[in-house]
Order: sequence, then C-alpha cells, then structure tokens
Amino acid sequence: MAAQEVLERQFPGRRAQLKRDILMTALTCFNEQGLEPTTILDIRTRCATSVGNIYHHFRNKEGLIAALFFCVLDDQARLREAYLDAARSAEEGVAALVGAYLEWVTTEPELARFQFQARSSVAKGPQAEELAERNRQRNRQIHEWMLHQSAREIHAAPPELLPSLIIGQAESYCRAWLSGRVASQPLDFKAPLAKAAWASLRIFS
Amino acid sequence: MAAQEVLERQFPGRRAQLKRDILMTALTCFNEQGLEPTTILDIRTRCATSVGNIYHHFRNKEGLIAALFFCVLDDQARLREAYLDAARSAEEGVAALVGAYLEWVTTEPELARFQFQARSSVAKGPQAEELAERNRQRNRQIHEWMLHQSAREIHAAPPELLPSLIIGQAESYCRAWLSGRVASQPLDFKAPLAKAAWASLRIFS
Amino acid sequence: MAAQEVLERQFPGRRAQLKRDILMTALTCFNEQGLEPTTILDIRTRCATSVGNIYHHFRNKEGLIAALFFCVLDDQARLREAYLDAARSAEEGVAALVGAYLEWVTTEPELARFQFQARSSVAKGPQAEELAERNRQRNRQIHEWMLHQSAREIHAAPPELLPSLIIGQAESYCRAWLSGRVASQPLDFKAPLAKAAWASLRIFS
Amino acid sequence: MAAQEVLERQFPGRRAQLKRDILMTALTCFNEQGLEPTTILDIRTRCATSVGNIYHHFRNKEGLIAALFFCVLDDQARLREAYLDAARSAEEGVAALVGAYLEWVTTEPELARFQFQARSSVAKGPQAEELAERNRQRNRQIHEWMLHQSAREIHAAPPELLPSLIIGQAESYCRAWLSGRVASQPLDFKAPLAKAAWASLRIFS
DNA sequence: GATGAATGAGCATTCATTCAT
DNA sequence: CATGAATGAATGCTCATTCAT
Repeated sequence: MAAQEVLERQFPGRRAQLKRDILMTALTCFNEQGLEPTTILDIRTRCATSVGNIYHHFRNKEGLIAALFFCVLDDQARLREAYLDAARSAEEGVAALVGAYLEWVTTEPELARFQFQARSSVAKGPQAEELAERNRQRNRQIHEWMLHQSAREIHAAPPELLPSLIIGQAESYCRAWLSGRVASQPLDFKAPLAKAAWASLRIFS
Repeated sequence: MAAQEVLERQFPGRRAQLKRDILMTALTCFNEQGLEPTTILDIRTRCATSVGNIYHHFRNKEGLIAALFFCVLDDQARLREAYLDAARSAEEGVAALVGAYLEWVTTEPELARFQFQARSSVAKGPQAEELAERNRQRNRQIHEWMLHQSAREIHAAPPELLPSLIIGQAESYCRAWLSGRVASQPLDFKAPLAKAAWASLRIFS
Repeated sequence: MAAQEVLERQFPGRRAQLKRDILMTALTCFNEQGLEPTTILDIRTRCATSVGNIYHHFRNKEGLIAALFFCVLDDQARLREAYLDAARSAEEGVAALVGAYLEWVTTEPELARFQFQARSSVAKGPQAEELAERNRQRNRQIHEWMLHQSAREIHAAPPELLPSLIIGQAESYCRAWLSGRVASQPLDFKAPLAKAAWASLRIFS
Repeated sequence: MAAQEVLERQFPGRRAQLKRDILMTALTCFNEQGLEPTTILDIRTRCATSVGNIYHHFRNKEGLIAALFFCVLDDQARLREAYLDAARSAEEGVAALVGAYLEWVTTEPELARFQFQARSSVAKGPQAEELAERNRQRNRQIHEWMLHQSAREIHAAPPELLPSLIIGQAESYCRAWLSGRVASQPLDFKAPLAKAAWASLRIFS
C-alpha cells in the first residue's frame, strides 16, 4: 500500500514501526468509519497495541489526526516542489500544479480521502495556527514562483480567484473519483485538466 | 434571514411554524458548531420546544439533518431550473449552471455551508438511496438540456470530466468564500467563472 | 383466532368493537415483544386508532394489561367450573382441574402465554389486591368442592403442597409447549397427567 | 449470603473481586425491583464503582444478566451431578433430580428467584444459542444416566412428558415458596415430592 | 368523543482520557 | 515503557402520559 511508504519516509527507522502501525490503522479506520465515529479502542483492536500506548505516542486523538494530516501536507509538498522545479514557463507552472495534485491523489487515494475529511477538524483544533502557517508558506512559495514568470495571464486574473481557477476543476474531479462517482483515474485527465486551467487564465489577457 | 424564506417555501402554513423553527435553529447550530458536536439539547434550548418534540417531527438527529439537506437540494433545483429555462445556447446553458450556483450560494451562505458539511453524512445514512436518486434525476435533467443544444464543445469533452469542468472552479471559490479565505462575493465573479468554464470546454473542439 | 371469541364473550356488543380490537392487538404485541418493550405507539399503529383513545378506554398501560389479564382469569374460571360440575368423586375432581387447565391452554395458547408473563406484573401493580382476592376466591371454591368429597387422599396431603401436586406437572408441560420445547398438544396428555396427579396424592394415604 | 460463595467459586481470585461485587449487587437489585426496572445507575450506586466499569466488564446490561444466569446454571449443574453420582437405581435417580433441585433452590433462593425471571430474557437475547446448547447438553447427560438404569418406568413414559413429570411438582412448589405463597422450605418436602414423581412414572408400567 | 402534538424525566450506552501496576 | 482497568460526563433517544383543538 502506497500510504505505508509515505509513513516510512516520514517516520523512518525500526523504532518507529509501532508508530507507523498506529498511523496506518488509524488512516484505515478514519476512512472506513469517519473521524468522529472511529474510537481509540477501534484502532487499538486493529493494530495489536494498548490504549495507553497510543496516548503515549500521540498525546490524544486530535494529535493522532494532526500527525496524519501533516504527513499528508509534507508528502504533497514534496511532489509539488519536484514538479515546479521542472517547469520553465507560467503555463508549465500551472500544468505542474495541476499535474502534481492529480498524481498525488491518484497515488495516495487513502491519504487524499483522509485529507478531505480531516481538514476542517484540524483547522478548528489546537493545531490551527500551524496549519495556517503552512498554508501561508505554500501560497508564498507558489506565488514567488509565479512572479518569476511575469506572465500576463497570471497578473491579469483576480488574485482571489487564481487558486480556484487553477486547481478547482482538478480538485472537483478528484472528489468525484474518491467518492466513486467516476471511474477513470485523475491522472488520466492530466493533459485536459492542465489545458483547461490555462485556458481559464487566458480569458483575462 | 434568507434561509427562513426557503423554509417557509418548503414547509408552508401556520401549523408548520414549530417545524420551521426547529430546522432554522438546527441550521444555525450545525454551522456554528458542526454536525456531530451539535446536540439535540443545544437545539432544544435555542428554540422553545422539547427534546421529544424534535424526535416526534424528525424521528432522530439523522432525520433532522436529512430534512434540512433535501430542503437545500429543492431550493437549488428551483433556481437552476429558472436559469436553464432562460438559456438559449450551450454556452448560455453552461453560464446558467455556473450563475445559478453562484447566485444560490451568495444568497444562501448558511444553507450552502450546511450542504458542504452534511453531504457525506447523508450519503452514508439511511437516506443514501433517496439522495442518489435525486442526483441521478438532476444529472439526467441537465444532460437532456445539453443534448438539445448539440454543441461540439459538450460532446467532445469526456462525459466523466464534464461536471467538474463546468462547476469545479465555481465550487472551489464558493468553498473559499464560505470559509473566509476570500472576501469577494461569489456572484461578483459570475462573468469570469462562466467564461472560464466555457473556455475549458472549448479546448476539446 | 380463539382469543377473539373470548374477548367477544367478555366485551359483547358492537360498541365495544374498538375496545376488543385494542385488546387483541395488545395481546399480539405483548406476546411478540414482551410487556415492557411493547409501547402504546406500537399498539396504536397496529390497530388503526389514536393514543388518546387507548388511554380513554383503559386509563393507562397498566390498566390495559390488567383488563387483558382479568379476561384470562374469567375465561379460565368458566371452563374450570364446567369441568368441576361434571365431576362425581375426588379423583374425578382432580382430573377435572387438570383437564380444564390443559384444555384451556391448548385452546388459548396466546392468552396462556400472556398470562405467564403478565402475572408478576399485575401482582405488583395497583390491581394487586383484586388479583389476590380472585385467587383466594378460586382456592376457596376448589377447597369447598374437595371437602364435599371427603377423600383420604386429599386430607392426608400437606395443604401447602396440594396445588403443586395437582397442577404442577400439567403447568410444567404447558410452559414447555408454549415455549416450543415440545410439540404435542397439552390436551393429548390429559389422561396420563390426570392419572399422575392422582397417583401423587395417593402416596399419602 | 449463599450467593456470594457461588460467585467466589465461579469467579475466583482477588482480581475478580469487583466483578463479583457488581454481580452480587445486580442480583439484589434484579430481585428487589425486577429486571427492566433495575437501572445500571442503581447498580453503580450500590457497589462502589463507575458506570463505565460495569460496561467494561460485562459489555451491556444484557451481558450482565447473562453472566449471572450462566453462573446459576453452572452451580445447579454442580449439585445435580453430585446427587446423580450417588444414585444407584432409576428410582434413586429421579429422587436425585428432585432432591438436587429442591436443595439448590432452598440454599440459593436469591439465585433461584433470579433464574425464574431472567430465563425468558436470556432466551430472547444474543446468548440464546449458548443457552439452548447448555440445555441440550444437560438433557443429554440426564438422558444417558437414565438409559443406564434401563427401568421400565422411564422407557414407558412419553419422552416429551418425562421432564415435566419428574420436576413439575417440585418446580411449582418452589415458585410458590419464592413468591411467599407458602411458608415451608422446599427441602422439607424432599421425600414426598420424590415419591410423587416416582409414583407418577409408575402409572405407565 | 377522537386526535396527535407536545412534554421531559429517565435510561442505556459511549468514549476520550488517566494512572496504578 | 507498556498495559488495560477505571472513570464519569455527556448524548441520543424512548415513551408513558397529558391536553388543546
């Protein structure tokens, strides 16, 4: 399972095996039953450990969700940066953002599913500020990259609308895929979705 | 409050006053605290009634959520149909779908916020089939309208991708607005979002 | 259904039709679900009437159970008296008590089932005294009949033990039949059970 | 109290002290108030523990009742086996079954009272199959013992009737004693009840 | 008389979290 | 470090009963 590799990358070493087991089990439970309905006992039962151990490693249920969530953010960022590094124009940059997102969701459907349901929960919890800071950093990073390209298409579009224009359709399709409403992998539509995003931006120039 | 008018339209008459009160209060609570965290007692306290009465009218908490949710679907459909009736071409049809959605969310932010958080809950609950049937009906209706236009842009696009291409960006912006990440009303971007959707479709022709 | 005839005998007339309907439905519910688990709404739903109407006719749930229970006692007494009237000796009297009981349970399994589960409930409720008085009266009646026979077998047996010796085996078998543990009708064992009861009494003479 | 010793035998050890306390308190409450009317809070209040702990040990109220009920079955079986081991003929075997039952009820009136009211509850609950299996096993065991005696009295009687003939009168008297209708201890009538049972069987030979 | 909306005390049960062993 | 017994506040829900229409 792909999610397992992500966890091994984030929490390497043999000592962290139990930690990864707990996170992996939690991910499965959260996706199968939902965040609130999943109990610590559910998780304890499915990975052979004790209640106390889960609390030892993650402080509380919220901490477990947050740990998993920040894993997701890190892994997404890794792929996005790789894609952006290879882009040589504004158009390629937009295609990179769309492509990185589609590839990540296609490779990590379990993590993506979790991300959608956990976002609002983390945003309300005590880790809210850490999440906000990460978002700001990500936006700044993307913004700076875009500025380097000084493309008319980017500057003419209303800044508030920009992220939705670029990623909105891709995200919408990914939601549909994860919920089973459509069958084709998001990555299969990499080209048209990138092209559509760029076409959307061109209407302002 | 706009939501109140929607409820009066859906549950007319003086006898249904209490029913509307309960739904209105529930809507407020759900949006302020979330679905799970809102307790029946929270609702009972804020509209002058009894716990038993809420159960008498809605069977259980799930039923209350579902009643509110189907209200939303009905009201959205009403506006969408009005928009579609006035459209005279495929391009106008796409603009109608985008415009109807933007206007509805802008007019009913409370109901829209509720819809986003309640959808997955209803989709898992005992009303899942009713929801699925309504979705099918809506898609069929839109599909038929589109067929009448026999526009190259529509037929050339992958059917699975079509809904995301049309509504994805608008929905993305509405989410951003409802969560406070952007300030401008969705309706303010009616023209560019409609234009972007149409431009996205044209890439296939 | 046999129980229906019993109710018609106890509550005759067309005006009492609804009353009989309610009692009949209650009987079915009580036997299917148990006394406590059956709700007034269950009964209301299954015979087309209103909650208020049930309360109008029977005061409350306890009153409904008691009405049904005293019906049972009356009907049992009717048959027992007929049997006793025909008996011409102590031995025939014992056979009459056993036979009357077996025939009644075989004819009215639904009422018998109800009687077993309702007895302790009525004995604790506000009708406790009425029940006790009826029991005393029945015992006096049987006792007087027995005295007329002046049979050694009856007088030699410990009075406290007498009822159990006479009816214990028959009742035990009826319980087994009503709970499905045995298949043959109680009435099929009328002769051996009467004979066994009399043999039991003879050990004292 | 005798029931306490039974519980110590069934759940030995110091670690199980609280478990025994809960069961003992539950027994008292169930007998004083009835099964349904007894609440978990009643039990919690009378033995120093917490609601959650009762659920931790017994899963739910039904589980608590079942645990107590199977205790009763085990303890009854223990005494019955001891009695049967000492019997040297069919007549002694019948006397053993009657005597073991009378002694057990006389020694454990609280457990016996509980058994009478809990049986139907357990028979309907999720432990129904376990109960049925235990009953089958007990009947098989008694049946095998009886076969060894090859007594005319046993083989001539209708098999379905046999248990009622043997134990019916004793059970009837025990019910009367437990409900206060008679004063003399069941064990006081050990001899006549055993004799009556055997006389009942002899009518077939 | 008939109806069913309304009441609200009361119950079984859950579950995150702690802490003694 | 690991365990799981213990805690108890909190919640959804039930249901007998009342009473205005």
